[in-house]
Amino acid sequence: MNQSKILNALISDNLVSDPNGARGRLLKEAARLFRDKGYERTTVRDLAAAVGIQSGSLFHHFRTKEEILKAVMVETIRLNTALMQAAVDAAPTSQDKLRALVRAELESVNGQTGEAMAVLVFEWRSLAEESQADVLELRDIYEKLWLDTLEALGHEGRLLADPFVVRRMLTGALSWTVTWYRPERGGLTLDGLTDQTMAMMGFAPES
Amino acid sequence: MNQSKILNALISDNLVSDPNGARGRLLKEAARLFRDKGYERTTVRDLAAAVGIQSGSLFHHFRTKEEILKAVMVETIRLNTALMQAAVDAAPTSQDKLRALVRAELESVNGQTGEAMAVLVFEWRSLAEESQADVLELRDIYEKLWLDTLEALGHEGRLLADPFVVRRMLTGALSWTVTWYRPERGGLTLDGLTDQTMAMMGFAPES
DNA sequence: CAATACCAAGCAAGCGCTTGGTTTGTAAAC
DNA sequence: GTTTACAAACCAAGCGCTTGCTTGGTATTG
Repeated sequence: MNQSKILNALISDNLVSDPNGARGRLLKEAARLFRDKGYERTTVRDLAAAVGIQSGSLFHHFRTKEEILKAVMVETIRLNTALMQAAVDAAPTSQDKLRALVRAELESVNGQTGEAMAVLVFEWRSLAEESQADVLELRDIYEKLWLDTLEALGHEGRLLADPFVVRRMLTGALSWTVTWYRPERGGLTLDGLTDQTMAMMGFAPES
Repeated sequence: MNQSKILNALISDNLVSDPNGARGRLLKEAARLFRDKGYERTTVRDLAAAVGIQSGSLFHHFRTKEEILKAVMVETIRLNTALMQAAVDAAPTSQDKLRALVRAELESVNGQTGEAMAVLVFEWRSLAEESQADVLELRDIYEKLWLDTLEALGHEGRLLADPFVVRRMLTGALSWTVTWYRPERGGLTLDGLTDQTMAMMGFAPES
């Protein structure tokens, strides 16, 4: 199951908006604006202008500005959870699963959903507390994939530190790549960066 | 040279505000508020109320709200650069220096200057571009300490990945601890967390 | 002919910051 | 050792602007 198949499946289940539809286009622009200027500095007028409508018209699609932020986060997690699940399922060994997870997270942070992932990290506090709880629940599924894989490696004696700590460290390290990794100008590809990440934890390039 | 000696030296050189003075107290409260609610959501009325004055009175100490944010960042970097320098100087081997840097950064992120460090990470975009350049310049000194140490380890063949990449990964991983590390309720001490970080990179607990 | 998507206009509230004047701390002048 | 001088610190009030969101009405679509 490739990436666009997964995306299409989520779209037909109404779990993620079609990026070609009005709602999907707005969410994409919103993610970009929220990442570039921050949620608070982005006005509803900015959002409306980005998709070529009047600011008041936004409120036919979303009840509040915060609902837009929440939608960006929720749909991003849904998509990435599905992608990660597929990546894990396709990998045979624990080490391969870990590599697949690292690679998938780097891709989600630096690829198509990069803007939205950055929003997830940096605009967390702008989300109302009730919404935070909803999003956290979704995030748990996602995190379980990581912990299961890391614990398996731990039992095999292949992990150099505590699985829980390793996951937290990786979350920070991989998210932070969004602030410095520029594939277009450095020689480092996403695969190269994945290799570096694995090597740093003592995993040789080949399984 | 211990920590409070370093702090006092910086205060007499007017590089850092005395935390007992009016300016220092405001900066401390500002860091806390900026971390808890974000820069944009923190109003000048909030800031003033936190130190018990009227909002207008703030502008006798700072020309703009943004100047407060910048001051929080600048003073924090100055203090932490000095602390890191001392930590590196006191360590004999490259591995000890790395451990000292990890330990110092964890302390700056989770200790006294924790609020301000979180602001440095999460409120970066709220700083005007000219101010960003000034702060970046200060940050370079700080970063050079890390890169020198990591490159030395690289030449010794003790580092499992590229020094530059390792530093970026560590920046993310260590900063991120602020979102989850709670020494009061977990059994993990700062030293324990430092050990875990080093172990994860293949460095055994004792030199 | 209904439902959906949108526009034009604007409201109420909150924002950063200014203004003009008062209090407080300090130190020289008598 | 009281008086005078003056700057720094602060208050009370509010200005001008931007903000998220509402309202009432008009196209557009199936």
